[in-house]
Amino acid sequence: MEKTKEGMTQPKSNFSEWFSEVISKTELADLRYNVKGFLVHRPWSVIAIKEMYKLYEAELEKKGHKPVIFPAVIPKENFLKEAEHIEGFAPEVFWITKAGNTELTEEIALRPTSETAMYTMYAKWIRSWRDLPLKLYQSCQVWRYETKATRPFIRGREFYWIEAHDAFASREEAESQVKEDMEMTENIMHKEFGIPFIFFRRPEWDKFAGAVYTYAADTLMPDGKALQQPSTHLLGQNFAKSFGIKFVDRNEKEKTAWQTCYGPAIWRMFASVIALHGDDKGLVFPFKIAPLQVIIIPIILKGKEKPVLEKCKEIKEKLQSCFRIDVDFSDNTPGWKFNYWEMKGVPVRIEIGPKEVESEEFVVIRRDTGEKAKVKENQLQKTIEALGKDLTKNLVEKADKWFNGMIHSVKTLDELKEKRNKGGFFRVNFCSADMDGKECAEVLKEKFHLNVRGEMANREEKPEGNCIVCGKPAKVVVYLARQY
RNA sequence: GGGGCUGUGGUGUAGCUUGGUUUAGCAUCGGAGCCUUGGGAGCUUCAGACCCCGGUUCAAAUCCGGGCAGCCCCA
Repeated sequence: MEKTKEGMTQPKSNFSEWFSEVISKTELADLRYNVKGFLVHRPWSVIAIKEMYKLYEAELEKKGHKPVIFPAVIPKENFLKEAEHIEGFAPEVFWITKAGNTELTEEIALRPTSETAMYTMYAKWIRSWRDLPLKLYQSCQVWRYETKATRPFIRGREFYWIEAHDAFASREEAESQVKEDMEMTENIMHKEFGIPFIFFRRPEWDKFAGAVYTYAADTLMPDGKALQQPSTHLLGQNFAKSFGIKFVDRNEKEKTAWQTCYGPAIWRMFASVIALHGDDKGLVFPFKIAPLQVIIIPIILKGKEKPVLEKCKEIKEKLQSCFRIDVDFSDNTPGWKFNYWEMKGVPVRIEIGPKEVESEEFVVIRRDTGEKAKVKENQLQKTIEALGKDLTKNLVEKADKWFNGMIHSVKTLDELKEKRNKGGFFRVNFCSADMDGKECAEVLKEKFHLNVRGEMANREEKPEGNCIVCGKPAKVVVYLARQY
C-alpha cells in the first residue's frame, strides 16, 4: 500500500483492526504477499528491528556470548537425535524433499530452531573443561508450520529471532545462566523496548520439547491476551547425551556437558512495541529504536522559501551525526505532515518557519505527550537527547502501570467466570504444576479458554487453600491467561 | 482440527440477491499543471480493476465446482 492521505481510522480500543491498520498505513509491512504466514517487511519496520537486534546482541556479547551463523537446513539424521525434541517439533517442520527433479533420499529440515544443527558441532568443539563455558548466539530466521491463525509480527510461519545456546561443566553454572537470561530480558526488553513481563516457570506439560524446565516471559497485548516473549530453558544433559557433548574435567574424568538455550524473538517483541506504545494516532517508538528519531517540518510562506529550506538543511546536517534525522521537503501541507509523522511514530518533531529562522529558537514537539517547547539552536542536541530518554522512560512507566493493573487474584470458578473478560492474568490456587495437574488445566482451557502460564519464576508464592478446579489441597499458585 | 464469511484499478468500496440496463460507478492514492502552506486546503487533467482454473448459458463481476489467499467464530 502506498502512503494514504487518510490517517488512522480505527481507535486502539478496537485492537485487532487497529493493529492491521497501523501496520499497513505506517508502511511497516505489506500484507499482500500471497503465502500464508510469510511477511514482506518494509524499511520502516526493518530499520527498527535492526536497532532492536543491535541492542540485544550488544547485551549478549556483554555477557560473554559470541556470534555464529549456522546453516538454515538440518539433515533429518541430526534432527531425529533427541526424542522429545523431535516429538514436540515434528508437526511444525518444513521438509525439503525435492531438489530440481531429484527426490532427495535424505530429507532436509528447514530449521524450526537450531539445537539439532548446533549441537552436532558442539560435540566436536567441546573436548576439555577448558572449552567451557561455550556461549554462542545467532541472529536468524526460523520456519515453523503454524496451524493456528498467523498474524504479522505475532505468529508467522517464518520469523526473526536470536537464539543463544550455552554449554557448561555443571548444573549450577547452567542454572545461573538461566538467571542471567532473565536479567538480559529485563535490561533490554523491558528497559529499552518498554515491554513489561512476568517470567513464569511453565508447567510440566508445557515446557520446551527436550528441556528439564522452561522459564518463559509473558507479556500482554492491549486486548488482555498473553503473548509469550523470550523463554530460557535448562536443557540439562538431555541433548548433550544424545549428541555426545562430553568433556574431560580437571580430574581427567569424562563428563557430559550441561546446557541452556534462550530465544529472544525480536520479531515478536516488535509486535509488542507496536501494540503497547501505539495510540489512536498511530505508532509511538521508544527513542533508541525509532527508524527516524527526529523529523524537521519546514513551514514555507510564499516569497520566504529559501532561508527556511536552508535552515532545515543546516539543522539536519548539524544533528545527523547524533540522531536519525530527516527533513520533510514534500509539497504536502504542514498539517498533513504533522499527522503523517505522528502516525509513523517519530519521537521528536522540529518545526522551522520564517519566525524560527529569525529568532534561532525552534518549536520542538514530543510524540508521546504532544508537549511543545521552544529551544535555542545551540541547545537542540542536548534537549533532544534528554527528551528521548524521558520519552522512553515515560513509555516504560505507562506500560508497567497498565500491565500491573491487569493482574487479578481469583478464588473461585464463579469469580473467574465473572472476571475473565477483563483480560490479563488471573492468580489462582492450583493443585499441581506437574503432570498430575494437567487435567485441571484442560478443564480451564475448555470452559474458560484460559491457559495455565505457570508459577512466578522470581517469587516464591505459597498457596493458601485448595485448587480452584478440583478442590484438592493446592500445591502451587499459578497464573492463567488467554493466549495468542 | 471443525464451521462460517469474503476476494472488483495501488488502497477502500458500489454493483452480485433477480445473469443482459455497465463503455463496471464513487472516493482516495499515483502522474502532469495551477494555486496554497503554523494541525490532514482547492481546481483542471491523465492513467488505472472484476483472484486463478473449469463448468452452466445466446450472454457471467453476478450462478455452480475446484484451487489459492484473507477475515471471523468454535475446539
